[in-house]
Amino acid sequence: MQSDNSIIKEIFKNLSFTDEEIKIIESVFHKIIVKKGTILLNAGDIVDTQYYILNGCLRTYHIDTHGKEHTVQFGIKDWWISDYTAFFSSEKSIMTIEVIQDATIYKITEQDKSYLYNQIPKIDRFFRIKLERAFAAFQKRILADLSLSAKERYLRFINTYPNIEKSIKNYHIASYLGITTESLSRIRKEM
Amino acid sequence: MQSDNSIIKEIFKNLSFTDEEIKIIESVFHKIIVKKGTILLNAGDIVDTQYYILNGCLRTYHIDTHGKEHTVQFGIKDWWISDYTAFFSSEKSIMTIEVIQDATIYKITEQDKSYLYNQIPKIDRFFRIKLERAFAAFQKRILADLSLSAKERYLRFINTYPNIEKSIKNYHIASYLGITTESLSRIRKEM
DNA sequence: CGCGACGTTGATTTGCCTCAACGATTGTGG
DNA sequence: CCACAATCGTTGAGGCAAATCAACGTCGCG
Repeated sequence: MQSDNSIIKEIFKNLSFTDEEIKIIESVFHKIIVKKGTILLNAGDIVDTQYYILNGCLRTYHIDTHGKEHTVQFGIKDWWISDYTAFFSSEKSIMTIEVIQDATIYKITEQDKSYLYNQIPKIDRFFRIKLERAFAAFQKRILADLSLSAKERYLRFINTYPNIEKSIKNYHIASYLGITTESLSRIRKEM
Repeated sequence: MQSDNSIIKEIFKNLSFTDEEIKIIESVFHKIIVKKGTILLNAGDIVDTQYYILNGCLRTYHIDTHGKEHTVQFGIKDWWISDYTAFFSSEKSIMTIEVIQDATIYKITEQDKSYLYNQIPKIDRFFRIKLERAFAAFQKRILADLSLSAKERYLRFINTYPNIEKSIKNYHIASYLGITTESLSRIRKEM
């Protein structure tokens, strides 16, 4: 257990806490290092954990009725990842969360998160603001999916995730863009 | 100005407030009735207001570089509507918010909302939870756009918005589904 | 080195779009 | 309240972007 306040510096930048609050925070977040290929959440599992990404890369994907993978989200530095869809319908996940580049993450259970909200009300605000940003990002994504061609979506992707583009698999990008690997290959060729 | 606490009962169900807090809330929300066809926010405008829908129906759409409309969201009873994308990039809206069925709404400016957050911290939690739901809805929408055919997306739409389907225009639905009115017409025919 | 995973290329198919024309419905002024 | 126009929805013919299916390079790792 780290007692160097690193979690405070890493996750809750710009916020200040009492010693008592820091103790609470350190007791509910757990820092773990995960290897490429690790599955943090499997479709069908109970969703009871959220993840904060310090470094590395995760992806959240869904397998549809035809067996095809669809990447809903890449998780990079400073993003929170979970399957929110599960919270308000069933409790079972329809998503899989996979580590695609070795990562350092903080995990917290839903139960501990509720506890945290109740003990330190300012955490509500912190997550409200995080959610506003994530919401905006998704609103943009929907717009892009509706209005752009495959090639335009790829260009937008490169812009949105400039650093991960080289280090992740072709078919991860394709499944994020909603196209096949073959199509992505052809798009790249003509550039 | 209503002094019957109706806003508390309507928006902030399940929460309790002091008389002082109620006064603050009533001072920042404004209830208005808007007619079908009204534009609440125009693309290019400064985004400084959010809307809560008591009844009626709004839609948020974007016009792309080819002049085509894309409906990002329908706003129905108990939803909050705004252009979040604008908050974190430019302050100018890229969306238009249009009333498509006579509606009763509450409006609040961003400035007043900040004031409200500071005066009544539990409001942070209220909106955090609202955002979690909205986020989950968008996560599902992205999945649907990625994995379903036009016909399947239409069926999902009917399920998601069972009541508004009859009262809104064909081309609104088509622009939400990401297809043309002609395609939607053909999909309906074969059902 | 050799095998499996990943990426590319080609031929063909298909779902949806485009363009065009024609019904149906709605709203409005006389 | 009807007539007519404008808006909205439907239908058909043809085209295109991306999918599918199949085969073949290429890269990285045990």
